[in-house]
Amino acid sequence: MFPTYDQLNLPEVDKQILEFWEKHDVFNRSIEERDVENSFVFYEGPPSANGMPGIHHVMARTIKDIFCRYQTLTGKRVERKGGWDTHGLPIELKVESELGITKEDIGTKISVDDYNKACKETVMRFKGVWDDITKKMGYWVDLENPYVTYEKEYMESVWWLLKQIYDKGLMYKGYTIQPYSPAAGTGLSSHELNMPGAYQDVSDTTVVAMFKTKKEAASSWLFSLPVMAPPVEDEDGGAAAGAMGSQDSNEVHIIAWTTTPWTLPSNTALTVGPKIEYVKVRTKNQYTGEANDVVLAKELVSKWFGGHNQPTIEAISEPFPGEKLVGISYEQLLEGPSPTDGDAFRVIPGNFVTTDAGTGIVHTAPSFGQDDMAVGKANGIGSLTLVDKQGKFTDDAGQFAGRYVKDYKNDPDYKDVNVDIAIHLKTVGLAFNVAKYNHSYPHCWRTDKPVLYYPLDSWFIKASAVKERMSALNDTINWQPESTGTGRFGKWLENLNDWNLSRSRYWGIPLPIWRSECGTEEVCIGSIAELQTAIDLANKELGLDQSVPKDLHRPYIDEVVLFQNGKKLVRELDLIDVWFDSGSMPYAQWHYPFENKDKFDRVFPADFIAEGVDQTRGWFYTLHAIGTMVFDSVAYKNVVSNGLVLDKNGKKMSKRLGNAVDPFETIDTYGADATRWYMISNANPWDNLKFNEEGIQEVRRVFFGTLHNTYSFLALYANIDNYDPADSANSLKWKDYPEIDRWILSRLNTLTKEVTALYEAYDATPACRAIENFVNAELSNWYVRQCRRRFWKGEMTTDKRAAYNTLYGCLLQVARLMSPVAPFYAEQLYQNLKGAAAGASNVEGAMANSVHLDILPGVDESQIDKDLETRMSYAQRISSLTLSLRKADNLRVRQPLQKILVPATDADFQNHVTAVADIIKSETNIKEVEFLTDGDFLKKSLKPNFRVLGKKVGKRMKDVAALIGANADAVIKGIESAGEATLSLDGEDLILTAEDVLIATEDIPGWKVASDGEITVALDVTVTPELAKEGLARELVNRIQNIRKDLDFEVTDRIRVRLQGSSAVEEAATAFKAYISTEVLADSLVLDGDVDGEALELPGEETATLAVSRV
RNA sequence: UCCGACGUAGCAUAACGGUUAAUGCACUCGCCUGAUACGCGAGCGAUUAUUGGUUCGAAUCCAUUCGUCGGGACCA
Repeated sequence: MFPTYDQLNLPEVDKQILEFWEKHDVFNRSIEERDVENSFVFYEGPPSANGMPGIHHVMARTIKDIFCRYQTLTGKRVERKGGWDTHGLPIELKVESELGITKEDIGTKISVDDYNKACKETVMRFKGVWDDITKKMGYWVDLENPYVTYEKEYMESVWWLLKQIYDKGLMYKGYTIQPYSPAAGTGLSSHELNMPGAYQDVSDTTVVAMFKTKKEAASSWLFSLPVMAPPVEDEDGGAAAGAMGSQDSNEVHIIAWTTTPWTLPSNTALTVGPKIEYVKVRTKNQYTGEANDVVLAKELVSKWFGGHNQPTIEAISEPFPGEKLVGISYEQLLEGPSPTDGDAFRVIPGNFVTTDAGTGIVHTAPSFGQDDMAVGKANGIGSLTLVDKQGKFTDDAGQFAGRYVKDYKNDPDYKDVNVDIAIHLKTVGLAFNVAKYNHSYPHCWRTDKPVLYYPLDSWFIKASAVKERMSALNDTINWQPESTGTGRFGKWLENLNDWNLSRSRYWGIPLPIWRSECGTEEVCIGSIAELQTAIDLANKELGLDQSVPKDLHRPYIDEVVLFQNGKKLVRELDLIDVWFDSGSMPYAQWHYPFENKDKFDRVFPADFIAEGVDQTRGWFYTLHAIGTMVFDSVAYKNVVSNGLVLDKNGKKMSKRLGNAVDPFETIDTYGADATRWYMISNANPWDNLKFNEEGIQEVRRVFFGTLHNTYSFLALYANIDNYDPADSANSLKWKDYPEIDRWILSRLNTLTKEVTALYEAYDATPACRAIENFVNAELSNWYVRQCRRRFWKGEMTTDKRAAYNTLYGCLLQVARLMSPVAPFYAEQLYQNLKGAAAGASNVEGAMANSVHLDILPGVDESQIDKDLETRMSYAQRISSLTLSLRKADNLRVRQPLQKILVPATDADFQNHVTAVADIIKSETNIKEVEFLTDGDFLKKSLKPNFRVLGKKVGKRMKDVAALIGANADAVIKGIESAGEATLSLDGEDLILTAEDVLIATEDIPGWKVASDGEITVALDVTVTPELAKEGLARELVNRIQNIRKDLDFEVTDRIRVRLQGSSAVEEAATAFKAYISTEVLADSLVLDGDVDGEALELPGEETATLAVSRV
C-alpha cells in the first residue's frame, strides 16, 4: 500500500524522518557503507558555540549539506567531522562581563587559572542549542566526535604546524603599531574597533605646530625663495600681480596639524607629498605678532589664511613640489631625547599625504601611527615613545612627564595635557593655530576611553614571502562564485602583508617559543615530546623539578623554563591568533602528525568547503596560508562562499533592530525542507538573500504542495488497483510505453543530466529551479493532467501499467534528485514509493531503505529523445493557442468543437504535430487537427534572424534588415522554393538561406487565428446541433461528478442516476447515455418526469434536475 | 576614503552582445477539475538606478554619478 495523507505537514515529516534516521543510524551508514578509497573530503569550519545560531547559519550549513549529500548519493564516502572554535576574544569578553571584571583584574582579582576555567565553561554553553538546530535543519555532521580547539591534541598539532613555519624561517618578532586601550591595559583587535559605538564623535584640542627649519645647504633655497604680494582681484575680476617685495626669510617654519598634541613630543619627522605643491607664505604669528614665514600646501592656504580671526597673507611664493622639501632638517619641537634607532627631525616623502585636511604636511611620530611607522622606517627615521602603556608621559617627556595623555582614570581633577601642550607652544611661539575640532575617534568599547595607537611587540608570519606561491595555488582552486577567488581573495593575496600572529591575551593557544632575556637564544617547540626533552634538559641544567603541564594553556605553560647554550629561556607571553587555530583544522582535527598519518593522505586536501564570504580573509585565508607554507598545497579544491542573509527589506539582521529571524521558529513552522529549498532556490547563495517568510510559504505551496499532490494522486489509484512496482507483470517493453510516457521519461533523463552537472559544479540554485520546473510544469501540470484517465479507467491494462510505471519512476527519481536539498520530504517520498513494493511489505524492511543510502542511477541516454521533446512542446503551444481562441469566443472547453487548422510550412513540422494530435485534441476538446499546406493561401511574415545574420553582415545589418523588409515576398518565395534567396546590396549579392530569416504564418484569411512565433492556429468555431448536444452531455457528466464529490462517494462507487430536464438536455442524455454512464460509473441513467433532486442550470438557459444514489 | 559585489514590474528572480526584456507570486476577469492549498486563458504592471561612451545592435561591455551591502584603510 502507498501511504496517503490528508494534507501536507512538513514539520511533521521532519519529526518522523528524524526519528527514523536516528533509529536506523542512517547518517553513519551513509558513510560506513561507502568505500574508503572512494572518498570525498569535506572540512567543517568550526563555529563558536558561545552565541546562539541564527538563520544565516542555516543558510551556510544547507550549502555544506547539499554537496556532501549529493556526493554521497553518487557513491562517495563523505566523512564530516564537526568542530568547535573555542578560543578568542568574544569568549574572553563574555566571561569578563559575566564576572564583572576587566582585563586589568586578570592576575589580581581573578587568577589566570580561574579565568581560563571560566572561558572553558562559557565556550560550550550553547552547544546543546547548536546541536539541536543542526539536527532539526537536517545538517549531517558528526557531532559525536568533533574536534575542539582547546583540547591538548589539537593544540599540539597547532604547535607542530607553527614549528614547521618557524623552521622555514618564516617567523620573526617585530614591532607594529596597534590600537591599544591604556584604560583597559590591552591591545584591541580591529574587530573590537569596529564594534558599534566604538567610533564616537569627540571634540579635541588640535594644534598646528610650527617646526623651525635649520638653515643649511639643503634648505637655503627655501630661505631665499622670493615671495610677492598676493594677487588682488581688480575690477574686471582678473588677477593682477602684486609688486615684487621679496626679501629672504629670517626663519622658515613648516607647519603641521595634529588632533593628538600628546604625540608632538614624540615627533621625529615631517612627511610631505612629493607631488603636492607647496608654498612659502609670509605672515604674522597671531599669538606673538612676530613676522613669520611658513610652509604649507598651496591648496590649503585659503583654509588657514584670510578668514575671520585668521592671519593675512603678506606675501606668497611660487608653488614648488614637495619633493624639494625632502631632506630639510628642523629643530626638535619640544626639548627631549633623540631617537636611538634611527635618524630624526627631517622632512621625508610619503604617498599617503593628502590635501584633504590639515596643512598637507604630516606630523610624524612613528610610535603612534601605522603610516608614521611605515614611512619612518622607509626613510631611516627613528622613533620616540614618550608615553607608557598606562597612557602617561614617561620621565623623558620633560615638563609633561607623568601626566596622562587622556583622562584614563576618571580623575575629577584631570587637566587636559593636550591643552597645556598647546599653551606651551603658543608661549614659545611655535603654535600657528590652536582650535577645538570635532571628529570621530575610536574608543575602547568597554572602558569608553579613547584608544591610542601604540607600538607593541608582535610575532609575525612572513606571509609576504610566499605570496606568489599562494597566488599560484589559488589559481587552481575552484571558487564559487569565481569573482571572490580572483577578486576579493586573489587581489588580496597579491598585496599580502605579514600575518600578525600574536595576541596579548589569556584564553588561546600559547606561542610555543621560548627566548633568553637577551634575545640571542630562542627555541620553538613543535610537540609535547619536544617539550618534555627540553624540560628534562632544563631540569638538569638548572636543578629544577618541572614537568610538562597537563593543560597547555596559560598560566601553567608560562611557568615552564627552558635552557639553551648556557642561558635560561622563558616563554614569549603572547598567544597565537585564533585564526591560526581554525586554519589548522585539516591537520589538528586528526592530531596529525602524531596520529592518523595514513588517514591524512586520504583526507587532505579537502574537495569542498563552504562558509560565508566574510571568511575570505578569515578561515579561507588561514587554511590556504598554512596549507601553502607547510605542505606547499592547497587546503581545498572547491569553495563556495555564500552572501549574507538580510531581512526582507534588505537590512542587516540584528537583535537590536528586532528583525532577526529565529531559525527554530522558522523550521518549526514551515519545516526544514521548505526553509532550505527557499533559501537555495530563491537566489544564488553568494548573492545576499532577502529573507522573506512569504517566500517560504510559496515554496511550500507551489513546489512541495504540487509534488505531494502528485504523489497522492498516484497513491490513490495505485492502492485501488493494487499496483505493485516490483510485480513482474509490470515489467514492460519500451514499445509498450506511449508517446506521453516516453516524453516525460525523456524529460526526466534530461533533468537528471542537468541537475547532476549542476551539483557537480557546486551550483545548487539552478538545480533546484530545474527540479521545480519539472515537477510543476511537466510532471504535474502536463503529464498527470493528460494521463488522468489512464489511471482510473477500467482494469489493469498494459497502458495502465505503463502509466503507473512511468509516474512511479519519475517520482522516485525526483526524490533522489531533490534529496540533497530537501532531505526530509525526499526521504518520506522515497520510502512511500519503495515501501509499496511487494516484498517490502514488512515495515522494518521497507523503512530500512533510505534515499540517502541509495545511489543515483545514471542517465539513460537512450530514453532522451530531443525530437519527442520538440513534438511535445508543439502540442503544448498549439493547445495553449487553441484555448486562447476559445476564450476569445467564449466557448467553454466542455463544448466540443470540430477542428483546428494549423498551417504547416514543412513536412517535418506536420509529422511532429500529427504525432501529438491526440494530446492536443483531448486537451482542447476538439475533434480534428487539420493542416494547411497551401503556401499561397497563407499570409506570411518575415523577420531577419539578427543573431545569425548579424555575424554574417556586421555593420551593414541595418541596411540588410531594411532590404529584407522591402523584399519580404520575394525572399519567402525564394527560400521556400529554392532554399535560398539573393538580394543585392550596394552592388553585392547577398545570399539568404532558411536560417538567416524567420518565416512565420501570420494569418489565414477568413479565420480567427492566434500565433506564437512560427506556429499559427485557427479554430473552427461552428457549434453544430450535434456538437451542442455532446456539449450538454459533458455538462451533465460534470454536474454528476460534482454531486458524487459533494456526497463523499468513493471514486469506485457505482451509482444510479435519475434525470429530468429541458428537452435539449433530455435529448442529449439519451443520445450520449452510454458515454455519460461510463464517465460517472452509473449502472442506470433514466429519464423521469418527477425527479426529487438537485435543480441545476446549464449553459444556454437549459435546466436539469438530478438525483444520484449509490448502488 | 579605497577595494569588491549588487541595483530589471508591488515582491522574488530570468534573459551566449541580437527581433516586442521572460517567469513565478500578488492583483482583476474568465475557465477547468474523478489528484491538488493545483492548473489553464486573458488582463494589470518596467525609461532594465543615473548620465555618457563603444557597437549595425547594450539589461549585458567601458566610464560616471547615486543607492544598498560587504571588506579594508584612515581620522595625522
